[in-house]
Amino acid sequence: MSQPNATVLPAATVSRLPGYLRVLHEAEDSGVEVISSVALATRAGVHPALLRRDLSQLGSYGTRGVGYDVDTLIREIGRVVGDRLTWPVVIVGVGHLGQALAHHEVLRERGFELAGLVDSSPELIGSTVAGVPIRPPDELAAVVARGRAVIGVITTPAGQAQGVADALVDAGIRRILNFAAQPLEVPATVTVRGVDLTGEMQVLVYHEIHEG
Amino acid sequence: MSQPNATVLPAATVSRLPGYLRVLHEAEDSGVEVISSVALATRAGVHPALLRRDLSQLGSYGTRGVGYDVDTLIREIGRVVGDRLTWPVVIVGVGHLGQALAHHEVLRERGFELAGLVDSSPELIGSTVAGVPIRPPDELAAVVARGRAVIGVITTPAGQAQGVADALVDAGIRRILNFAAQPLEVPATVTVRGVDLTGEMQVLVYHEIHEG
DNA sequence: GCGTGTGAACAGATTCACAGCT
DNA sequence: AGCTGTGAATCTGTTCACACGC
Repeated sequence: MSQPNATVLPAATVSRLPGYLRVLHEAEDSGVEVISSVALATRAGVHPALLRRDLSQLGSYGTRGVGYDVDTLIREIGRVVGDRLTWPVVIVGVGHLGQALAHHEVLRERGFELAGLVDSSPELIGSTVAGVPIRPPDELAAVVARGRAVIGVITTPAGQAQGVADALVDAGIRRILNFAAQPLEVPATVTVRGVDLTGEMQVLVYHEIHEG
Repeated sequence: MSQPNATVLPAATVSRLPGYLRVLHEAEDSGVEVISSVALATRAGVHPALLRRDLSQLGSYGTRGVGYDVDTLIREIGRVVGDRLTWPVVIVGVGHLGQALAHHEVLRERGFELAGLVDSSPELIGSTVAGVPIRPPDELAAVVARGRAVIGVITTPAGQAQGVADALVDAGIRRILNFAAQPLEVPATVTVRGVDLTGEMQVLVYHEIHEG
């Protein structure tokens, strides 16, 4: 009995779905039609029981004694994370990291489209990166509107991050990926995912110090 | 009673320590000498009770009725995550993302030093990025040894990630930051942190689809 | 027989609420 | 009076182990 999604999915489950989808796309490309929880979980780096529980949250798409139909699962997980649709993205802060993301091929392959670039530095404004012109901060709302952007990426120095977040929210953006270490304050309707590169490195250092 | 660290810290605590340290450095710079759990927690984006529990794991460095001494806390957290020491890093995969990390000023400021660059593309080998020459994959072990690298960063396409991880481990690296979506198989003595940019974006899309 | 789906047990992380120190 | 440190309660997430359907 499939239960489309009356319920909200647990955050931990949501964070693993992209990984499952990636493995499924690989399987599809190699012509695999059915995959077991053990095979899929192993390749996605999770415990098989956890995978089964995650998938059962989406509905009952497996066949007992057989496994999961790869196409069905791609369709159902894809529906949940918006695969096969196009998601316009604005990047604010066109330093090295912002430029790298602007060029990042993998994002394009998964449906993310560079809808606009914003930076405050006069040397950058007017030039283009990945074929997209860099606009000044006071045009942020216009850039978001013109590109119909749905996701904002913050790759500015930490000190500017909160101001940029405020401006993005004012411009109607409700999903933000933040690369500044600064935690952002936003209204409850806005989702922020933070990636703290320095923090990740320091966690590695913790392990280096405390393990052989 | 301080209990240096007989026990291993919970993973969740470790992942928050860099954030606390950042706020503390800011406070230090503005001349603040004592800070309460509420002030520190708010700025770090966590619940005050959680902050207090995290800090109490390191030992008892606060004063009841007063708060935490900023310098003491910087010293103690810094000891745990290796602040004020230099950590040489090798980056494998000098595409846009690898180059961005090579130039990333914030990492340098926190003690991470670019010890080597490796890439398989003949056009890149021999050229330099951020003042460091790019070497071919078969010189990886030599690059690690010469630079005394302790951390390996993988910014290659997904298909090469596992091979690079194997080579890094063979070269003696035991801490890896992996930007490829591919989950890595490594010996139990090796720590891997994964950053999946596409996955993060897809999680944002999930929210976009399922919330107003 | 095989592999999914899931109740129940377990583990980990967070928050509450207050005792205890300054 | 104020704020830390922490037992107890709660919430979230993971694994076990097996009933159930193919």
